[in-house]
Amino acid sequence: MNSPRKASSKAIKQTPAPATATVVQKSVGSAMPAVGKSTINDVARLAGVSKKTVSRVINDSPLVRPDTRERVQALMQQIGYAPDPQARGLAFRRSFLIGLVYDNPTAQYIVNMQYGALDALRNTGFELVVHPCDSKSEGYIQGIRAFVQRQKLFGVILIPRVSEDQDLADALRDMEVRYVRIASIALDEPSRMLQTHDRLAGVEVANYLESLGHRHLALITGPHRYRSSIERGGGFIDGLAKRGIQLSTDCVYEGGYTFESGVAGAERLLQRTPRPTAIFACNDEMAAGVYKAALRMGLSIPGDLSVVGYDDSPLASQLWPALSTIHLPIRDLGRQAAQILLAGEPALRGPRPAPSMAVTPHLSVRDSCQPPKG
Amino acid sequence: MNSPRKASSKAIKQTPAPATATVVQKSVGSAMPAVGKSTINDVARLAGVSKKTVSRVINDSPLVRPDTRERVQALMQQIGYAPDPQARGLAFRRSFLIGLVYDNPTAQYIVNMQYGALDALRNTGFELVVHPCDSKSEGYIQGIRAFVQRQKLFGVILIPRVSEDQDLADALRDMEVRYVRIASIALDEPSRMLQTHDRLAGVEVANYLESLGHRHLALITGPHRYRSSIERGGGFIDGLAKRGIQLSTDCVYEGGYTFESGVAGAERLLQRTPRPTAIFACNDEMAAGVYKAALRMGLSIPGDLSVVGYDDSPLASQLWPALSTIHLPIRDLGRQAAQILLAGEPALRGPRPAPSMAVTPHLSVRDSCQPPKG
DNA sequence: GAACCAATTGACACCGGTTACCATAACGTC
DNA sequence: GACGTTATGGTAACCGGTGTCAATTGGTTC
Repeated sequence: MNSPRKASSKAIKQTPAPATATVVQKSVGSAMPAVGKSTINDVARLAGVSKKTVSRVINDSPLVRPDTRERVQALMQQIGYAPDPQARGLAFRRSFLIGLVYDNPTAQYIVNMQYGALDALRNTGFELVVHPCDSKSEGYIQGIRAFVQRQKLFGVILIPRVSEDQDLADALRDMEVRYVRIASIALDEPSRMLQTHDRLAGVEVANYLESLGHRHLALITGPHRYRSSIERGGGFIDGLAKRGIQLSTDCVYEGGYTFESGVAGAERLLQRTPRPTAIFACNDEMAAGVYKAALRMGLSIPGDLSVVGYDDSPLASQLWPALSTIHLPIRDLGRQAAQILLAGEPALRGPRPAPSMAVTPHLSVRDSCQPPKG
Repeated sequence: MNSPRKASSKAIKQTPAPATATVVQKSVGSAMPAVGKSTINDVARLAGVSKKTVSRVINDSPLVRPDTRERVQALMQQIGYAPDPQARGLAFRRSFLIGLVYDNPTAQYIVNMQYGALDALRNTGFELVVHPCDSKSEGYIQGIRAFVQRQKLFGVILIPRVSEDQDLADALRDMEVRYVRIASIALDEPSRMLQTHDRLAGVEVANYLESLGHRHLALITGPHRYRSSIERGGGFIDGLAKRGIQLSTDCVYEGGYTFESGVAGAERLLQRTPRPTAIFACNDEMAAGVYKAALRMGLSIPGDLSVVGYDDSPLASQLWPALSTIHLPIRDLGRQAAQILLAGEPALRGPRPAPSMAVTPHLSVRDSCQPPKG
């Protein structure tokens, strides 16, 4: 009884529209709705309501009668209307763009992060804008600032290593833009952090190798200025210590997260007496370097030397023997980061995602480890 | 004599502004100009000209007297004004976003393409929005269409394999959005294409291996539905033929661009008599598979078997021995793609890039090949 | 010195949404 | 039936730019 009354009376009030509006004609004869051509005015006219009401429907305002809402929604669906993000953004004084800011982790890492973030952004009307930067260059923060302010970004995802820069985080907070930092430890309020728990992974590697029977171990870390390196290596050392094995400092080599530094580190470490029977390299690239050094020295893997890496890069399963390594569900991480940013956003176009669960790394066991000989 | 006259008379005409505008105050006492807060109205008021004139300056219109232009530009610089891309986009009925559409090449490829495109976009006011898609899913084109139309994209970069889809290209052309397709051969008008010349690279591999003395060769291709695979493999076969070597069909294995298919292919091919002394795998992953199969069979590389890959992925230099492979300057490719899209855009903020040069693949010789024994 | 022309410049409406504020209708209560 | 609430919709102004077109300006011509 309600809807027809309203609808008809209003329709008469409206400016007399031709029987078929331009927009509708476009979709005639096509299975696909004509997308991107109609405006909120068309919707209002065709639905026999005001712009304002359509706007309320778009933004999920409670001040719309359910049947009105449904009618408008159905119409929007039918003519393939989607609000213009630019116009909306202009009025809202912000955009529907999320920035992904990073400086230099591996390609695999970046791409998976992107996939994950996009998983969460799909059908929300938000888009992902990539923004690599060089955190070593003077004034890079100013560049990010300009980016954020010009685009009026809705939010920013920071991934290592820039995520560790407190100055950058402070700058973002000053600008009152939401951000999420992905890092190995808590550097910020929980609502702005996503932890990768690298320390736990380091401990897991220690436990695994110790339980295989290894007693002479060695460690190749990343650069000490990387938080991740400290956590991974630190966890490994702590884990061994908990099991009664003290790793002496000359069993630790500071690498650079590069293949070459892995080679160099292994060459040094494998000359020690007694020779280590297992090496934990803090990323896969360095582990590949260990392979190279070991093979050149005539050592077989895992016969003479067990190796564990970190990252589970494609490389890990393509080495021979396949490398046991720490796997981190990066895509999940990206998804969660985006979800955190979107949390509390009222009118998402898709279904609201379930609250996220913690993401933790775990050891992916392959063929590069076995109990030591003898 | 001119400028002051104009300035003063106009200034009087304008709405009486307070001596210091809000915007200017913001930048006082800070080395950095306050960015993102001022509007075209502020600039107009402070410069004593109309909005429209400022707009003309922004857009490099020739209808502005040089001294007026300079005065306005200086002011914009001083107060750190940058036009709002959303407002501009709304008025222009298009955005300043470039879409990067891809479906599934390797992470390295995607990331380098992004870096390249961003190189060209830096300081132009344009941003890069990533949009992976699944070209195997029904109606994926509709998804890209919605993306393009909703965001009113300025242009789109298509990279393999979606770049090979003519239906998608047609759809984009229908929507009148600029695009550039990156593919191994010319699939479109030159102004919309960027070729990777995979065939030439295949020929180069053939020449190289033949010149080392190999006569018993084998080929592991990618899936035949990939244009790149056809070109790489075809070039190899043609190149050998030109040098008098006919590659019989059972020396060709159709792989899937995956590590496992490389293993399987090598296992098959290495059982032939006479055993091939060299294998060209159409990407590095498969080449890594060849390594695994060969090593398992007790063959040494390059002593018993020479291997060439394609892509120059990080993997290539991290295998042992390091893999000789085809290197393609993907970052350059990305840069050029973006430059092509931006070509003819009147008011870029940065300097106009030099016209681009052709990008060609070349063989990067490492340690995985040597003349055959005996 | 008036007329005229080209070069500049500005007033105003508009892009497609939003908010602020007000008017109206529907509903239940007394 | 008057009245206060609550729900709903309408109007106008605005977000920060652009297009259109008329008005102003300066220099030139006669």
